[in-house]
Amino acid sequence: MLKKERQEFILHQLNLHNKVLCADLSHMMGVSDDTIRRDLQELAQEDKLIKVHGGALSKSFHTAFDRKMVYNLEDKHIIAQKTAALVQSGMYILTSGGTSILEFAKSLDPNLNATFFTCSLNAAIEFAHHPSIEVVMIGDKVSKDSMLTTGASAVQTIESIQADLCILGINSLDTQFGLSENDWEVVQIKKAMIKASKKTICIGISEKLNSQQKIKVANLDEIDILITELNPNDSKLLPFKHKGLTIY
Amino acid sequence: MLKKERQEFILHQLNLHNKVLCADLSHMMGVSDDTIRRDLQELAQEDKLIKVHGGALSKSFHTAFDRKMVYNLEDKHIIAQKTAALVQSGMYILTSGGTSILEFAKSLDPNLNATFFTCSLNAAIEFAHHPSIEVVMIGDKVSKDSMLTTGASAVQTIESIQADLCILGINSLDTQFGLSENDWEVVQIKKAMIKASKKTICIGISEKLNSQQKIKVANLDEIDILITELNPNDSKLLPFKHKGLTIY
DNA sequence: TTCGTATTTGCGGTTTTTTGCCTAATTTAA
DNA sequence: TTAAATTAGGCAAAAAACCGCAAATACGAA
Repeated sequence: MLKKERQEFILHQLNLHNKVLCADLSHMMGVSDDTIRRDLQELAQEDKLIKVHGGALSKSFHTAFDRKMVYNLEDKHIIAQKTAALVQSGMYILTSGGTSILEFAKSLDPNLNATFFTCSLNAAIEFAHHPSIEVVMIGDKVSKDSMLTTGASAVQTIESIQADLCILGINSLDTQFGLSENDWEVVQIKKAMIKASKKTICIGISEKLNSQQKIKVANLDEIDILITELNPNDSKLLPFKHKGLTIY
Repeated sequence: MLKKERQEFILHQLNLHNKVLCADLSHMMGVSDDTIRRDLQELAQEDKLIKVHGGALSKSFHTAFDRKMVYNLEDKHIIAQKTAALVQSGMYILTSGGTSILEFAKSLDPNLNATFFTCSLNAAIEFAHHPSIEVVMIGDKVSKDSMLTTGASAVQTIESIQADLCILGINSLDTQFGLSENDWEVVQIKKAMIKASKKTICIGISEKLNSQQKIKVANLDEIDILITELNPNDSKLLPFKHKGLTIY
């Protein structure tokens, strides 16, 4: 097998799997580790891949990830717009915290006339910047990790509300396990919010889909609408659509 | 799994959930805690994340809501220091909002162990940054001008507290008219706070002395301690000393 | 083809990197 | 305060990388 052939093969493998191991390649092609290492070194010099200890990584994979970080804001903006379109004047709305919710708060129509209830300090501040909506902060002990108020009093307050909408930021959403979180207190709050609302909307970037955390907040059938940055017909959303969720 | 892959994965998780735990990561990727810890350490050195005990935090999330405003910073710093010296562990403390209070929150001894109740969203966030104190947000409608929660429910909550201290930022303080404010709702809150506390401390820069606003919050005899940036013996403070206030 | 040269490859020995485990010290939570 | 969890630092084993060299191979020219 020629050197050129080998290198083509390596790049091909890299395209397929996004990563290759020295040991694997040498075994597959029946050459020594040193040869593979030298190949990888050359290809790295030609900027065709990223050499790492033990093998190499696809370049596109790495850069795509970096770009994604920048795009995340763009994604959240899309989500915020879609969500804002569902809110109508006169509504009473319960919301959690999180970056998606904050972005949503910034995207609301300045003429909107609604009442927002929230346990998130940051969200309350963001909503309060809006000229006409009314903001009610739900009080209780402040959880330092999440900057949310949590506790029995907060839950009780939420229970005394009859809201039209509940808008929750997704931490993890899974077709089987449903909506889940890692913080027990926060889970209690979110559960109460869902119960106190006629409709529940979950918003978040698609990467949070198909992941689980320790504690379940709600089954999928308790959630009415799912909003991500993806096109509603995207194949990744199909399993959720089949479970009865409305996708935007 | 390659080291680089692991680190990418960690950053990805961080991007998704804003926080990661060593234990979770090591479990997810099937490597030892030590390895994860070393990864986090490296990434922290590269400024990609914030390492904390037990895991790491997303950089963007944590730095997004940090500090910004500085007016009479020097003066407010002096006030904050004097005020912080009066707080002891175990105390229950009611506070209003305002820049002086925020500065005070930053000046608290990291080992202090007290419970703070507040109606101010910004103050609650600032207090929550402290490692050991407990923060209770008093909920109600958010007043947009002041970023305070106000209303009957908040007043009622305050009435159910027996606090050791009440620390109020001064808006206007006058030897004759006492402590005054312009916002009816805020006044109700502050009145309730004073009533619910054994001692009341007013803090603010001396410029706010000898001025009046529309609505009275409290007479001078309801206030125990006055803290400004001035030396306690400053002549400007004499009239207040004569009225029976303790000056710091 | 055959030869000479340049390149490529494999190998042994050494160095570096990575990882897991151990213990002691620190931090956290109750 | 105590008990549990987390971390730091040292150590050792395994894997990978590096280095130099000699053998093998490719390639062009005679």
